[in-house]
Amino acid sequence: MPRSSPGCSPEMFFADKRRAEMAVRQEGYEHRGIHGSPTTPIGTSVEKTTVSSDSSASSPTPPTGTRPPRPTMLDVARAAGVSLKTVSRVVNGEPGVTAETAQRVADVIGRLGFRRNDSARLLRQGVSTGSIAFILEDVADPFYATLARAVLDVARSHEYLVLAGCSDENPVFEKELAQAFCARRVDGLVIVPAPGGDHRYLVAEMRMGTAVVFADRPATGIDADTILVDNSGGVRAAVQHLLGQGHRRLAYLGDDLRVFTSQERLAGYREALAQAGLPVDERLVFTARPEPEFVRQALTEALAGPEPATALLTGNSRVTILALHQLRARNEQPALVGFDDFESAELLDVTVVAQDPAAIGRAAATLLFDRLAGDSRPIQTVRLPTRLVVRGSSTRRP
Amino acid sequence: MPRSSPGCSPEMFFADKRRAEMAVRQEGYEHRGIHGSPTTPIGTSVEKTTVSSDSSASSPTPPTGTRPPRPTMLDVARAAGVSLKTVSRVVNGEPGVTAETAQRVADVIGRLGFRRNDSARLLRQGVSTGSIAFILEDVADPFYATLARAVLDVARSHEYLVLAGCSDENPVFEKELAQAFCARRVDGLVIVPAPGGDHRYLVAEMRMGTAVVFADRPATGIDADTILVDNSGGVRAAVQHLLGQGHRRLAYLGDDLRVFTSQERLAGYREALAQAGLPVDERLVFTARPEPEFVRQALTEALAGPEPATALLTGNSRVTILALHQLRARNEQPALVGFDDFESAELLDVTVVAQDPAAIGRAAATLLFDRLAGDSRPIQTVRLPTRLVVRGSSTRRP
DNA sequence: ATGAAAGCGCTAACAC
DNA sequence: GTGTTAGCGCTTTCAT
Repeated sequence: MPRSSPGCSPEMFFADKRRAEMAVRQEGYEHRGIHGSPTTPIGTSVEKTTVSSDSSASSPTPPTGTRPPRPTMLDVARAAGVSLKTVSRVVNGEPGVTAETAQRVADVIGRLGFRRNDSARLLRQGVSTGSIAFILEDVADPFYATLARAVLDVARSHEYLVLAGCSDENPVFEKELAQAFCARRVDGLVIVPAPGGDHRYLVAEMRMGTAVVFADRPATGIDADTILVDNSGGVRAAVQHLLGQGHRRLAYLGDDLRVFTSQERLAGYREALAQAGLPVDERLVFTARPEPEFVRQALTEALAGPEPATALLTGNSRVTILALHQLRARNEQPALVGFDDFESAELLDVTVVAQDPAAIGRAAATLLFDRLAGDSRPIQTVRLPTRLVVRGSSTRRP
Repeated sequence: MPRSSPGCSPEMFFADKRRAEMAVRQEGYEHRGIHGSPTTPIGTSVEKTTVSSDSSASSPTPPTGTRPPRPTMLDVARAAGVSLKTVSRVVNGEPGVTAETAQRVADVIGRLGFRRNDSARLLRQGVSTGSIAFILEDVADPFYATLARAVLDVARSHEYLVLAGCSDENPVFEKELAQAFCARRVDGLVIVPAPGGDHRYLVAEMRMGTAVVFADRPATGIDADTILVDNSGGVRAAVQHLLGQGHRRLAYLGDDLRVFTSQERLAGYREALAQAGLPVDERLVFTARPEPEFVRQALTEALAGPEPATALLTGNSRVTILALHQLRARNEQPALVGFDDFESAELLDVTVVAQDPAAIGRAAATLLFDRLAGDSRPIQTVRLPTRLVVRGSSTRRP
């Protein structure tokens, strides 16, 4: 459990009114200045880092320093010569205030730069914090970035704010984040579970009204609303397509089987072959974390021997791209279908089983808000379809 | 330094006291069901959407419904037969509690599933909300996704939570988000400004202590800390590289000039040509929003006529990819350098001026936390370098 | 070692 | 129309 104290030094603010001269130079945290940050050019450096202090301009005040405390409604009330409640009425557009009183209050609000503290308001109201959170592996990953974007859009349409967190595939981080979010009393959570986790710790939160929807992978140890992709169906379609092109030796290069989606996709491969009455040659099945060396090795084995694979199925876009690199280096061109679309798949003319990450995020967030609105149907598990996008890489004859 | 751990034990019992039935059924929200959501397959549908209600499992309780209210410290105190303050001490690891009292309280905490409300705590403490926010165009864009990821990482190292928002290049959205975040009293804001905005509305917030750092583009109307990329330098390097390859007719295809970075990049193009003593042929300069039709038209003009361009400079990765598509369709191969790296640039063998979005996010967030820690240097403007990554697309002879 | 009371900034429920 | 009082869930101050 992370410490609770916020990241500012204890001596930052002396009590109440007085503001201390904060000659703060924290030693507690790593203090990476701009110059020390890893922003220096690597490789063919073209330019140099420049820091200019243009304090010549219109705002001579340093960014921090002596901060006037934020005015509260009470401050506004006093300055306007009215009661706190009158200010509250004006701020919230409630009736029961004369136009001129309202105007006077509004003036003071503008002059003081008052802005209502929503945290305090929501605490008082108690019903909702108007915020949800999502936790996923890595927002920098295009797939999750798109999923996240969809969650943000749905939240915006409900006028909710969104907290974000990356688990880095680490169930411990995931749990810490989820608990931190719950401590902030988010109304709901969209979680892409890290592999190997156990979500029973969420039962208490859920029972107390925190809505939780899992996305892309199912929860472990609890029953919860879940949005999944039809992984096996997607791979089955890919296999059938390749079989239809006349291929009979299909290699499968997938991600580590500890990942849920990876299991489903491999299962789809086996199912489709079985369905076609074909045996699975285990020498053509490769799964591991998608490192270059793994892909290199797998391709070497798959494309060698007396009965080499004529077609390749890659289990995610990372593997697909690594495979494309390898194939170019080897100057080989087996038929290829990749699971999961990627930015340049069209340009590279690669056939893919496209998922729709935005649809996952949208479905998850929508279900979440349905639950928050009182939807009490039984727990839902939604399977989203994939779409086979046929391009040149799979239509080469064996 | 309080060590918070309200310790949520997995074992959950009912809060045996009152289980208020607040059968909430708010009608206030729009109630879009899963089926109504736009998740139905488009195009070559391969599978169908499936919704299964597996209520057969261990948790027959519907997700929402009768929620026992969250226990407060007072609830814990009563159940443990101690005072509120004693619970507070236990929860925060403060001294002054007997081991056995502490144990008793801890037991009750576990039994009731108590979790401290951090929003309330932070409101009371008043110093910080332990949260920052970022606003950028679109988290789904790989560039911003990476930038966002870096912000999240820095925030995590300070044990801060992060709110996220997308402006969609709309200054009105940006302002609404910024104000909503300020109303929640975030400690700081990282903003990638939407073009055409005016940030003077932030002056009041900044004066009251909200730290703000702008990233990738400068603020308008105010002085503020800003992290920028050396756009013109990057393009200059690209131009020099192409000149070095013997090219003399370089076309420039850039984004809309209302975008700050677009102006800088075009300026770099002009500067580098001037520096080389070459005139700028305005018929080879094209800027507009990166739509396929714009790129098609621009290429038609650039590559036609008696003196066609032999080399192409694209102002961002969107344009680069569109141009690559067009060039393939036309079966033409002018030399090409793209500004901004993209996922498959290596695979496509495209020379790029690489930015480092993670460095931008890191620098912005680091500066933000420096400010929060009391750093009162004058306003900073940081220029991050780019890196010319030379690949095959630019080494073809004219 | 423990607890009572006040109050963070706001809204809800009543006064007047 | 306007103001007063209480209290959200917690921490702080000061008592005992």
